[in-house]
Amino acid sequence: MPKSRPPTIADVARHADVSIATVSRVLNGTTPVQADKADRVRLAMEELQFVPRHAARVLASKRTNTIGLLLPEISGDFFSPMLKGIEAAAHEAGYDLLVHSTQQVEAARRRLGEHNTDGLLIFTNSLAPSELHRLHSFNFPVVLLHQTPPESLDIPVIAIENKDGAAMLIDHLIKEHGRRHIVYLRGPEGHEDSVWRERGYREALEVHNIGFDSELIASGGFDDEEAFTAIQGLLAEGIDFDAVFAGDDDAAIGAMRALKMAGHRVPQEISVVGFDDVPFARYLSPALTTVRAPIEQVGREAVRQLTRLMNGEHAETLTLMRTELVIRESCGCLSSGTNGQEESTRR
Amino acid sequence: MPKSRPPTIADVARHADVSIATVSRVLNGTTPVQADKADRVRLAMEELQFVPRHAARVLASKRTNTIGLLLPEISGDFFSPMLKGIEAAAHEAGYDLLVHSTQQVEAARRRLGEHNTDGLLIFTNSLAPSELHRLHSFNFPVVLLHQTPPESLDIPVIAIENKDGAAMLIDHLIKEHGRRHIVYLRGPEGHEDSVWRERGYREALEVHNIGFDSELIASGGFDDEEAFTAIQGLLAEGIDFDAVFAGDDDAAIGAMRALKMAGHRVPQEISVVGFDDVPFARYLSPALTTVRAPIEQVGREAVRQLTRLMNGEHAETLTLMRTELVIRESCGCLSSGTNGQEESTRR
DNA sequence: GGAGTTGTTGAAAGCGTTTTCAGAAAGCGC
DNA sequence: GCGCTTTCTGAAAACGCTTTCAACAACTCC
Repeated sequence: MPKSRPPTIADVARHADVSIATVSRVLNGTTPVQADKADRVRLAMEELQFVPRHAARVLASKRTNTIGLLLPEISGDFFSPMLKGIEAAAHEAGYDLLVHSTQQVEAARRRLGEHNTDGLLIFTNSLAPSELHRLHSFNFPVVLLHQTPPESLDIPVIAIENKDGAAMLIDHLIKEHGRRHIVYLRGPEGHEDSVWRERGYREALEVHNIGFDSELIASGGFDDEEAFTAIQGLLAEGIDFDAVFAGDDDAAIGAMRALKMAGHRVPQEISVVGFDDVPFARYLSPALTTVRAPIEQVGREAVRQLTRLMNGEHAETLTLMRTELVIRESCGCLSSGTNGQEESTRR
Repeated sequence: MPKSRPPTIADVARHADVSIATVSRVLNGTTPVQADKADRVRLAMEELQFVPRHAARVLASKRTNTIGLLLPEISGDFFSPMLKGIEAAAHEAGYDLLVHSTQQVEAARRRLGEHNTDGLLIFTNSLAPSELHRLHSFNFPVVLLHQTPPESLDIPVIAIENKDGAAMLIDHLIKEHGRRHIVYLRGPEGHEDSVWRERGYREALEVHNIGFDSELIASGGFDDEEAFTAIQGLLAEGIDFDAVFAGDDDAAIGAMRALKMAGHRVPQEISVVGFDDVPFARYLSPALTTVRAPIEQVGREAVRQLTRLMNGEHAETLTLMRTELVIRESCGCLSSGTNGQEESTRR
């Protein structure tokens, strides 16, 4: 009882009557140790309530066993499932997770960059390209989420199949509901997801021999309000359309509101579809037809690729996660009771 | 160019022609350093792209500058804003954030417990009481979120004003809408929030001299489906009621569905109110009247109390964050356009 | 002009692990 | 039995910082 300091590996060694090297070995399982000694060590650790100092291990071994997650901001329906996937996969792989919402890159770099982390997960553009270059220049493990690297640096990317998803949606509107004048509400300027969704939109039109009409493109900003305004604008201009692909679910809400307010019936007169399948999509009335992205899987996959990199293996340059059509009511498909049952098509 | 190893404090010292102690001092600002030397040091750090090894600092200083967050699972509308508050406050206070969703307590303890973290934030019951005792026994800084400590250990707690919020809601239903037979759907067994909400419910009834009727209490599990079933049950039994306090917003959705399916009009015949004000509450039809909890603030406050503890100061034993009534349509108040404008009463 | 002060500095002792290295013990083939 | 591996083990050297300690210089005050 005399000493009050928390036990160190040396205390354990003394207690078990072995060297500290041996204790370290049973702790890490790096080298076989005689069974009886190993047992003594384990017992001693138990009795002394020994908890190894992480910092000391890192310093000595030069491996931090930690991965850093850098994101622009914590919010929205995207964030929670993605973090869930990342957290789970990271811990399964034996890594701890350091989370940094990037405001001051400098601070983040100091703590999350090289030396202090074994690898970095970077969501959208939360890190300056120059930093990306720097890290890449000495092969620091980095994986990008929902963002392609600048200037074709070969940094692995995980993203979702925006193009396919959008094409499925548009295809459905055309084939099942005979829509031909479909509005597309773009997301924020420079948003990669938006660009790909638009590409899917165009390709689907082409497949069905429907000409692209720039009058049908407006800016929805992936945002409720902005989409609301955009649709009001289109209506005011007297543009003729029979469906709206809102870019994402938030914008779909705004679009629906604007249409209803103007006295148009959704989906009888005009179909509205979103993208993302956020939790409340099913609770809208009419329930929203949209595309579901496997966000949690994106997180897991990102960690998987990152661990590869950290192990010196080769990682996939681009991983596109499949998206899935979620058909509800807002496209014009029939509601199946108030329960909002849904049909979904894999692709 | 000869050496390829990343620069250490020694390299910086050599480069700036000072001792490593001096470099350390300008790095930490612990002791004044002559201006010209300090400049040389800063210049050297810049030129060498020096990034201090976190582990070495921790080992030498015995302060990890890291706080750990332990939670049962990452999900739901609760999580995202709370983490946002925690993350922001932690970094503002100069701490890093280690996130652990607790599956195996053992692993979590090893990495998050004493020595490896300066303090711990614990959400609901993600840590065994015995561990709590252990940590408390040597004064390890811990703050609990939405959970009161076992056996009156004096561990600081941050929670929201469930009772007041519920009482405001019930009061509103009675005073503004003349409801007198109000159902309460309990949350999961043993859920503290649920217990307090029920207490608020009862007190509000009492204030208005309405007797408590146990027939009006059912189990909603804070869950869509379970609430749906519960309301169907009440209807089947022929219980008479004119309002439902669903316990939380998820349950409110289920309750509304069940009522509509049975042909009851909400809110004309029966009012429905929730709790939490999750993002989609405003998009339901009718838009949900509920109570908003300042979740992000809870996170910030938790960090604030924890930093106090870590600085050896005294922390508030119990912090109850104010809740706020959010009146929309589902209680019977008039809709103000499709826009879902809302009125809110502070308390 | 001497005795305190005050301000700044470097040397060196840790901090608690992992890992290298060489040695001891044990097993093996003949 | 005698060399040779193979296993296991401990001593000791890192790992890269912070912090204590003593020293030095420059002031300040009588």
